Amino acid sequence: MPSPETANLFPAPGHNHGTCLHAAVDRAERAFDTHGLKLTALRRKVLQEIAGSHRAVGAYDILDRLARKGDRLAPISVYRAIDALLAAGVVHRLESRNAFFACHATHGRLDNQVILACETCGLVAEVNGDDIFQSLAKAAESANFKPQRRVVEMTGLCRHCQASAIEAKDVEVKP
Amino acid sequence: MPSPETANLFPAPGHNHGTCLHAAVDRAERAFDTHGLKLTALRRKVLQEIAGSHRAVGAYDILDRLARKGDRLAPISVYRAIDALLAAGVVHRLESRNAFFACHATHGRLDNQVILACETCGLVAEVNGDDIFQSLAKAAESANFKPQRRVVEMTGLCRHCQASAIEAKDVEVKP
DNA sequence: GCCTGTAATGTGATAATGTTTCAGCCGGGC
DNA sequence: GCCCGGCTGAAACATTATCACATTACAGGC
Repeated sequence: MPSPETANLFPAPGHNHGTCLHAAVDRAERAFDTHGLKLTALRRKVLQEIAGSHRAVGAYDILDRLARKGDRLAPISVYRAIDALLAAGVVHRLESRNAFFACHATHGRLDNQVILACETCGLVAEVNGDDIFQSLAKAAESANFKPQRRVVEMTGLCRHCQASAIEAKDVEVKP
Repeated sequence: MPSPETANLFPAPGHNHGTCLHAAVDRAERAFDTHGLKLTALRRKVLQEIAGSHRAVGAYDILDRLARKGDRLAPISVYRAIDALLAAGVVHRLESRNAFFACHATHGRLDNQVILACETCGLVAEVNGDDIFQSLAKAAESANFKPQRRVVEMTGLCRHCQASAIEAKDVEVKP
């Protein structure tokens, strides 16, 4: 049984996402404020595309989706909006996929979070990794290294896709 | 004073790299053998470009360097060679930079190594992070996540560049 | 209201990175 | 010989990211 902390990780496919999206935009309002940044219309639109799911989306996905809604932007505009969202801490970058995902938690910083990304369904989750980041700090110190950015990511299978994979395998072995 | 383990991290600019390079190719011979792969001429050339420094180099850097030596390859050829080198564990991928670096240690696997990359000089080093990877395993388990690939990287300043940065700052404050 | 400075956005081009596809080569086993 | 499988070549394509410069939006002082 999942603990309360992990209960919301990898939400089931059918979950009502409207709440998450609204909450994400809400948090963004405050985050931009406290960072002395402005959540402009463009940035808000880009955020909504990213926060529209618990998946990591590429910059050109965002571009396409907005284009379909009538907003034909240049790549650079999307990248600039993403930069602002990253700076405010409301979205994070998934380095192993060159993609971006909304931070559906409240931390807003990436120096104590481990990222889990499902290779099958694309869902992304964050879990606290204070101990890991402490170890990283120690490792850096002993190498006389001054860390600036930390990347801690795992890709693999979320609980839903593990189940599906087993089913699929069952099917596979019966030709 | 650096411990014996960290003594060779971030080698000084002038260090004699011939030894490292030779050792890397040597290890590759064996690694390819034990993995049932062949260290072909092409793969060897690509390895030599990557292992030619302690820096992470991009695929297109390799392409350019080989072109300057008369070897005009298609991108795909380089990527295929890199794939083989990755599979043999003699080079690793730096996700946060989309670049590749030679493994100058003997482990040949990336599931217990933390990567440190200097943002100024580009040097890359690996340190053991058994405790971190154990924590990751626990975190995955509690999220019911089945990990496949792990990425643990830090970017920042190596000891040489920290020193240079301080010097540069000293100069800066005296206009 | 108007000027002005800064941040944000638009435009067009281009760079950097990675993949697909299809074909040819080459060495080892039969 | 001849087939098979791994390796390589070549061109096009797909994706991701940035540069240089022009323009617009907006807040604050006057």
